[in-house]
Amino acid sequence: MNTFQRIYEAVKLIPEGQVATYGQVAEAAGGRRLSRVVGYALHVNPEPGVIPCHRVVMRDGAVSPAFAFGGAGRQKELLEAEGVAFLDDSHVDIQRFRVPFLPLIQEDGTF
DNA sequence: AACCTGACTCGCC
DNA sequence: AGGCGAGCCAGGT
Repeated sequence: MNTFQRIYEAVKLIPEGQVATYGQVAEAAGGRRLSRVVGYALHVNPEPGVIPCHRVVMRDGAVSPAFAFGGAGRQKELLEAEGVAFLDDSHVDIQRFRVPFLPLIQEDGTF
C-alpha cells in the first residue's frame, strides 16, 4: 500500500454530491503535506471514470485550471448533476458541499 | 543515481 | 495582504 494507492482510496471515499479539498485527501492518505502529491496522483490518474477526481478541488473551492478529463466545463457539469452548487464558473460552494470528514486510510487500505 | 517538476497548502516575512 | 519557500512522492530526463 503506497502513498498513491491510499490517495486513490481516499478519493473514492468522497460521497456523491460532495467535494473534498486536496488537503483533506492528503490528510486521509497520511499527511497534509501530501497535498501536492495528491495533485500529481490525480494528474496521472490510472483509472479515469473510477476515481472521482472531479470531486477534488482546491482549498478555496476552485477547480484546477489544468483539469484534463473532458474539459473544465465537464467537471462543473458532473458536479452540478450531483447537486453541488457553483459560486461562479470555477468555484464550487466549498463551504456547503465540502465533505465533513474523510477517514484515515491505514497501511493495509482499511480505515 | 541525481535532479527537476507538478491538479497543493501553510507558515513566515 | 500578498509573495516566497519548504515539505511531500513518483516518474521522466
